[in-house]
Amino acid sequence: MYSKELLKGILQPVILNLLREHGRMYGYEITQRVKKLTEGKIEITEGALYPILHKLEADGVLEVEKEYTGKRVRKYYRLTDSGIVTVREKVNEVNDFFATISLLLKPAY
Amino acid sequence: MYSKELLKGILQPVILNLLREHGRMYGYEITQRVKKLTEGKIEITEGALYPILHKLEADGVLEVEKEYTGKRVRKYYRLTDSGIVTVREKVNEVNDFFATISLLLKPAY
DNA sequence: TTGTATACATAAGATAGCGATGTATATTTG
DNA sequence: CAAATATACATCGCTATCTTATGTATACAA
Repeated sequence: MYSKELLKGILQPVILNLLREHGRMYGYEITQRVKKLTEGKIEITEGALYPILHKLEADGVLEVEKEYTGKRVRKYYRLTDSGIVTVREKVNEVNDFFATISLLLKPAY
Repeated sequence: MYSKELLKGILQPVILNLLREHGRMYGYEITQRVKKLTEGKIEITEGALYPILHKLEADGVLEVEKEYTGKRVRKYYRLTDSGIVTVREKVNEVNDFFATISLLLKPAY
C-alpha cells in the first residue's frame, strides 16, 4: 500500500469522477469498484468514505435516494447539476497537479 | 493554486528528488527552484520545508554542512548513502501512485 | 451456528502542510 | 541614505483529511 498521506485531497475527486461515469452508486459499491479498478492498491475506508459523501450531499454536489434490497438499506448517490460542474473542476485540478509534480519527479533509477 | 491538501505526502519526495539531481542544495534554494520549475504553481512554505529537512537529517537520509556567504548562514543538504536508496523508493512510490489514481481519474469534459 | 460479506455510521487519534511570527543579513531602489 | 525587498534560517498553533476502532444490522455460505 501507499504512504497514507498520498491520498489526501484525492479521494473526493475520485469518488466524484466515479459518479460522473456511472451515474448512480452507493457507498459500499464505490469502495468495491475502487478496489477492483486499482487491483487492491487503493481501499477507501468507511471512516473516510461516509463523511465525504455526507459533506458532498450537504454542499449540494450530490443528491441521495434510499433503496431497500430486502431489509437492507442502500443510499444511492448521484451528481446534482451543480455537482457536474464541481467534478470537472476537481478532476482537472488533480490532473493539472499531477502534471506539475511530474515536472519535479522524474523516476529515480 | 492547488487545493492545499494535494501536496500532502508529495513534498518530501519532491525535495529528495531535487537533491538527487542537484547533489547539494540549501533550503531557500529548494523553494526557489521548485517555484521556478513549476512556474509559480507550487511554493513550498517555510513552515513545511524546514521541519522536513530537519526530520530527514535526523533520520539519516540527509547530511548537512554549514556555509557562510559573508555573515549569512546557509545550510547545504546532501543525500547520504542510505538516503539515495530512500529517494528511489519514495519517488517510485509516488509515480506508481499517480499511475494508479490515473486509472480512476480520466479528464472530465 | 459461526464466520464472512454487505451496508450503513461516528468518534478519537495521527500527521503533514499552511499561516503567522520571529530573527537577522544583503541588496536594490527611490 | 533610508526604506523596501530579497535572502535565509526557525518554530508554533491551526486545520483538513485521512486511519483505526467501534458500533449496528441484515444476508449468505460453510
